[in-house]
Amino acid sequence: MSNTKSTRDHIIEAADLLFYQQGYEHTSFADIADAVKISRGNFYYHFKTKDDILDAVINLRLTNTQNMLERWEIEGQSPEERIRHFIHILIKNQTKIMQYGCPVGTLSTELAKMGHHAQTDATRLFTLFRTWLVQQFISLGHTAIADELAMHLLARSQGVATLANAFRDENYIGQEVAQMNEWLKFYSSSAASHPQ
Amino acid sequence: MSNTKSTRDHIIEAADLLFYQQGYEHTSFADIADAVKISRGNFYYHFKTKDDILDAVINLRLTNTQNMLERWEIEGQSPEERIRHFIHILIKNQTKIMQYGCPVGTLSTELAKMGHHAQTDATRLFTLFRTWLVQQFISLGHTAIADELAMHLLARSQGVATLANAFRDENYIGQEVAQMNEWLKFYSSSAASHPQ
DNA sequence: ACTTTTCTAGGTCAATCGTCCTAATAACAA
DNA sequence: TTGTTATTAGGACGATTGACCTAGAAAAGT
Repeated sequence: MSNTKSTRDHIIEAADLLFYQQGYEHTSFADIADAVKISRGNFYYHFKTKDDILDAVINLRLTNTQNMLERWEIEGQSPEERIRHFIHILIKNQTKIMQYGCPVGTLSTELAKMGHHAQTDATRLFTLFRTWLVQQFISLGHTAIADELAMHLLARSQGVATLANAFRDENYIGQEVAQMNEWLKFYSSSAASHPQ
Repeated sequence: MSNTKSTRDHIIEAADLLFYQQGYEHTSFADIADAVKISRGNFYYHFKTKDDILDAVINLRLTNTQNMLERWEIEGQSPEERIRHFIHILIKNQTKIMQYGCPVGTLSTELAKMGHHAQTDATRLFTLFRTWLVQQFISLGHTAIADELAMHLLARSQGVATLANAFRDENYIGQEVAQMNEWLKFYSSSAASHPQ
């Protein structure tokens, strides 16, 4: 509760970054301890098991994502502009995405493949974006198909991230983002029941 | 070269399945040896390093994919029908995708995150689909944007697989496939230069 | 000052990892 | 047959893993 960042927070942040860059399983206690420059024993004082760190990292990401969505809610003048904020993460994080993929998707996929119980929690990150997008599409008047549109946009972002990571093409993300913006414009300037 | 399946082939097939279900790193020599019911020593006789098995698995997938694409080329009466074959892998492998995601995408992502040199080879699986799809779209008369369309379809499939794996929603894949078929129909029955 | 709690360092543990070796067996060639 | 190669089994290796323990330092409370 202190205002100065605690060792625990340092650990979570380092784990967050390493889990993203290297994957959860590929990251060891020693890796995180080295990054924070503390001993492994100290580490164990703060987190008894590796699952505990994972939970903490997921919770951190959930809060950060929640805050980001609230910021977009304030900054965006219209639903279209807010959704454009979402689309533009691909541009903003282009370099990282080409190196490591999407933080949400890659973690969810890895945990699912491991049969890890925390996969359910990781999916809540997707749900955060999903429900937020649904709200935006409802605001645009597409109440009946709001969830379909939200899932569609989520899927496209995921796919773009995966392919950008695989092919590492500098121009690809921009190209797809332009298409997504066109797609968004279509649903912003029209009534419901249009083809997707 | 013998017609009866060799131990080596059994190993590659078991590794192929386990890498898909559990991931490359999460799968150990012992796991594969248990699956084939041979000793680890025997295993090492056929593959000196874990990278060697990975290479063999990727090569197997490359050949299988190549064969599948050639089959589609013969079976499909029109380019549209051929592309529909591609889209319908999502339906055909629905159960597996919801459990383990897309074999191509998840392997590529994992290897990229590990910094594994075989990631380049894994991407060739994507390239196989990509160039095949490009050809189909060229046949449909969309020469100028054929690659964009191919990448777009690849990305959507990837995204759908990722979200289906995360949310495990029974109806979701079908819903997205229907939209993709609509999208395809649009590009099958029209000239070039249409919005995507 | 003294006690108690919080935090840190570093060593140890069993288990598992990829790798490697040797010996026994099977298949085959002469 | 006998000799040679191909294949298999199973153990052993050093390294690394997640987990655990203990002792001492630092901080906080009295």
